[in-house]
Amino acid sequence: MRDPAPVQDLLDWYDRNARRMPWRISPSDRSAGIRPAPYRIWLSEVMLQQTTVAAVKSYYEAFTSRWPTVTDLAAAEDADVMAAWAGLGYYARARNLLKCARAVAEDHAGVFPETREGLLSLPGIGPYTAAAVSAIAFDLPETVVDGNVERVMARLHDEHTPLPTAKPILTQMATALTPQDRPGDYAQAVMDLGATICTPRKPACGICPWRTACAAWEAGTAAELPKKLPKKRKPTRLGIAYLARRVDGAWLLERRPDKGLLGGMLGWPGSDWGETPQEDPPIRAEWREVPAEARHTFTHFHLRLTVKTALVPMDRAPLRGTFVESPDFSPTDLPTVMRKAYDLAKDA
DNA sequence: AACACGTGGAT
DNA sequence: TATCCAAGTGT
Repeated sequence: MRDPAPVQDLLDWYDRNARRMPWRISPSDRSAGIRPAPYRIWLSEVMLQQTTVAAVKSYYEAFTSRWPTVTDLAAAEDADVMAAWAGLGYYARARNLLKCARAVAEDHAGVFPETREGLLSLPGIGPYTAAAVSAIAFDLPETVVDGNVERVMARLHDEHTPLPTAKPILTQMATALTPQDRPGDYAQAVMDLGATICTPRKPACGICPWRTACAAWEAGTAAELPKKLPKKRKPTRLGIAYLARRVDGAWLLERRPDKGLLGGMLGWPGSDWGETPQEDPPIRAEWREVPAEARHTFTHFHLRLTVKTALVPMDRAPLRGTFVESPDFSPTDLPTVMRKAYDLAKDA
């Protein structure tokens, strides 16, 4: 039997190599026993779900500047939060972020529950985020299992069972390693290891603090783990977006329903997205087709969006949507696919 | 259990 | 250009 992975070696490595991030407190504060605010850890962890650190940074700064506490966020307007989240993707996160903030404000006196179970009961907090907040904000010995941890465990144990089947096995391996001492630093250390050394491609095994404990290193299989089941290929859907500009410069926009794709976000009125989209203009006008399509790829399909524009008089009422006056409209409030359509229309 | 749910960067 | 991938959750 191989020696267990040397947890202390990883913590030592982390003390020397911890990445600086806006939501992390300074090493000196940390060694003084100061903990980060649960609100900030929760916010950062929700933003980091399936999202890169680089993409999150500016959004995190904007949110914490504008809404410094969970109570502030709970009091925000839905539209303001959705606009601030625009471009970050997975918009259910923003809807659940608000639900969660309001639940904490109203049901918990503005204080986050300090147990994994309590956190798990809140909207948008699943097994990963509950463990991450417990460990990082409260220094509780909970086990975080994200994509990094899965990869590190698969390699450490040379586990060839493909994901997602392997998930319970990898979770068990991770749980067995979680220390009682400094569990918060340990959680971040494993994830940093996965993000910087035990990377998906070309892992830097030569400088890995766990190399000598790693079964995949010994077997020469690190780069091919974890195994994953093959993905289905994405179909292509077609659609039409209608960008109506009133003569005073106002744009015709529509709030999308809360459920489903881009739920709760602002967008251009349009057809359904499918095999053969039907014409469905939101206002009577002379529509002109922009001579290029907006192409966008979602998680599970490609979209080719035909963009149509029209100039309409002041007294014409729309069938759907609401005119937003020019000073109140910012394309940065739109999800990316809608901003692409705008970019094509504005100089057409 | 399997699928829906965004985006941008790297290769 | 195509594919993969990133600190997952809800249904």
